[in-house]
Amino acid sequence: MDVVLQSRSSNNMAAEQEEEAELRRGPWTVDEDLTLINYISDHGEGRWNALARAAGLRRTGKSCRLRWLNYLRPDVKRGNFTADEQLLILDLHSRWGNRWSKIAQHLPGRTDNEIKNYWRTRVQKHAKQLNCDVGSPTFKDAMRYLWMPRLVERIHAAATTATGGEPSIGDTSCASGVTLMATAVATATACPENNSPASAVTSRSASSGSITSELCGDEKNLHVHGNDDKTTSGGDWPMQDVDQEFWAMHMQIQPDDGGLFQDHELSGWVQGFSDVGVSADNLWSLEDIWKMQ
DNA sequence: AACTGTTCCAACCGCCTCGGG
DNA sequence: GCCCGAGGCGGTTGGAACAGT
Repeated sequence: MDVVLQSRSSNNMAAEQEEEAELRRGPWTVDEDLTLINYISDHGEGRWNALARAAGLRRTGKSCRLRWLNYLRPDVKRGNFTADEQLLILDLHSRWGNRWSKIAQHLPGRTDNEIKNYWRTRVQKHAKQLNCDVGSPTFKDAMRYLWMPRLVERIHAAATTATGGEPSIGDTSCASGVTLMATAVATATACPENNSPASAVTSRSASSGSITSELCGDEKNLHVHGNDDKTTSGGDWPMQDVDQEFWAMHMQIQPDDGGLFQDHELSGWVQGFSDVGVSADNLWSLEDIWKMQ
């Protein structure tokens, strides 16, 4: 009996090892991609292990799922993150932390993997250069008071240029970017600990997708739908541009220059700010964002 | 042109949760 | 209640592409 069991066990192990050895790893080939796409278009997705076998792919189910979700899905959006998306990521990350899939749900066409990579390569790079942790109050302040407002500013400028007029809240021509961004910044600034009640509501017209965001609420209160209209959001902003703006702003800010950021305590991050002694509670409202514009 | 360092991202890994038996 | 497989998630890594010297 023991011999039989042992024999079966070793047979199973051998089969597993054989199967393991047959499994492919590493980059996907065009043929594999086509096989997966064709199979899913015929049979649908799900049951990934069975799918991988049935499709004749020598890949694990996990690998197939990942390839499909992160790369082959028809609605996957590629290329640089728009300023809209960047600020939304900053905002949502400030609420939820490294909940990438949750954040990705609010960025149509973007995958959790892509957002995660963005965060690690771009955002964490800034933190490293500042010699602080991304989770530190210093870096959060830098995001809230410098990076995010700057994104709003740039989006607004692009929208204004595109439409030749002063935007207003609810104005479809600029609402997708500016309103959302104002929302995001207002969220980050008005609710620094992410637990304050909602104080502002914004909306975006259906023509450019719709956003209804009740600030500082839980995820049930924030909905992002529809397309991502780059023409109304100011178009693609290569991250490098934003980085340059970020650092340009960083270098410009002085505590006594009468600038936009003078009333905020940045806890030692911007040279001289520690001397200002202003209260961190003195935060922006949505109205202030618009005054800023 | 050759080499080195850096950046970026696709893919993998391990862990966790959930549902069915 | 327990076990097991599938799916999902966040963290990490390998290597191609690019930039700088």
